[in-house]
Amino acid sequence: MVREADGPRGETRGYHHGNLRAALVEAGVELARTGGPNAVVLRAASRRAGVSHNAVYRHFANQEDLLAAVAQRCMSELSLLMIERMNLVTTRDRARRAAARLEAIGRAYIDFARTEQGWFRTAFSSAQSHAANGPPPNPAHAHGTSAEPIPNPYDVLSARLDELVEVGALTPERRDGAEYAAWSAVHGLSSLLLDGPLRELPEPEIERAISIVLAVINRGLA
Amino acid sequence: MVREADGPRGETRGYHHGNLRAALVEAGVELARTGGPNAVVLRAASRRAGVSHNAVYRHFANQEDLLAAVAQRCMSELSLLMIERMNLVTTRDRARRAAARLEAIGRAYIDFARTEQGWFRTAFSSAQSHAANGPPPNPAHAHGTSAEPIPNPYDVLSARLDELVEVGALTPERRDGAEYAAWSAVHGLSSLLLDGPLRELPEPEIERAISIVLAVINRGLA
DNA sequence: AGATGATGTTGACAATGGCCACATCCATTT
DNA sequence: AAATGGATGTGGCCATTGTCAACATCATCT
Repeated sequence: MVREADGPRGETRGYHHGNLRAALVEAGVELARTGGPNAVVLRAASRRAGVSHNAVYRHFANQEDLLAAVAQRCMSELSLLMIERMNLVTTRDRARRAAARLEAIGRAYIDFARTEQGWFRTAFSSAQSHAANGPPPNPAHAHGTSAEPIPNPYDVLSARLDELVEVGALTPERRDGAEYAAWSAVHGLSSLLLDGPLRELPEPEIERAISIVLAVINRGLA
Repeated sequence: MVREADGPRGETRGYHHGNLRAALVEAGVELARTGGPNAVVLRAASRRAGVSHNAVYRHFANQEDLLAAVAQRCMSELSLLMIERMNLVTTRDRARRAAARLEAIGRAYIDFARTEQGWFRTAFSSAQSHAANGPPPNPAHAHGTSAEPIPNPYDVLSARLDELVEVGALTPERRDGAEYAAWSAVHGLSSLLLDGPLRELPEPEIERAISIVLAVINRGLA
């Protein structure tokens, strides 16, 4: 009956999809974009992929497993924006450039959180969605998807801090563990702006908050 | 009026519960404690309250509304721990005491996040759990539960910063917006430790991270 | 006492995650 | 070339959940 249907492209497909896993993740990413992690629904994803709901189980152990794959994609999306923004910095002076790049990725992080709320929440939703009585994760499908070389936000930040040291703007002692502080501040502000009590802050005040946080971190590291 | 009813204890109750709203929130808080926001399930809460599932709708517009009430309680719980820890500080010197108190509430915040993960996640789960196509919130039941005077974490932090200024450890200029930085750092670290890539950090490294973050913030403010 | 509104209950429905058995297809062996 | 077996997709089924509508019970105010 299903003689020909189509994938995302027009390719005819019969009984087999040909690229279901990727298609499901893609569908999940779309769902996550507007609805966050809770919108990554097994059946909705399979519907979008034009496939029966049970087909999902051929590629993922369960809904959580699919969500994890989607989350990873969201995290990559964040990294990509950070790198993109970082590369826009054109400052010539080495020291200034290092500082500007750090600020760029920080702002990119927060921008991402604000403009892609669904993705941001999904990226950090790992085990958050579990009741207390669920069975342990089924390791049956241990698909070791060969990871593509997309850096994660931590690595991006780390490289910037290293650059600061090279340039002499950060002492090696202070460098140690600096990721924790920088990342925490930026991530925390993002979270508070989305789901915390800073949710209803007016736009100009938000800008002020961002600048303050970045400034304090900058001063705290230097 | 309320003849006698209620109580998780065995007091007789007839058709009416007598204190359902509070009982439901209490049940929700218990569910949230081990399972986080997604475990705050309407039917489970009503079951715990010993009541039919639809009784919930006499006190809350919908599941989201119940969750919001539970979240508020979780937030209060956080404030209470902060205050409790703050009051343990016995330092005599005014300046040192102000600093110690600030650190105390910071550590309390992180401790709370780590020991009460479910509550912490629930406290910051406001609108996180919504798909894109849901109907707007029904304002039918606008129970204005007269708020008890439980301060929220923001106020607690704010008071500490004010104290720092009084003591001369923080200049008025730096005081402005300092909440953003302090809160963001502490909240961010908490989040990253729970659901972020710092999830699997070994205990000693966690302690180090906490100390570093607090130190950087301290230095950044001063 | 009787009406009335607040509070709980029962029944129903659609959507979801998950399992089972079955269908279809591809590649490898024979 | 034919058969066979593993991988992939389908359909039916069930328990759980959120929500709605209709009905039941009760406390209180005339």
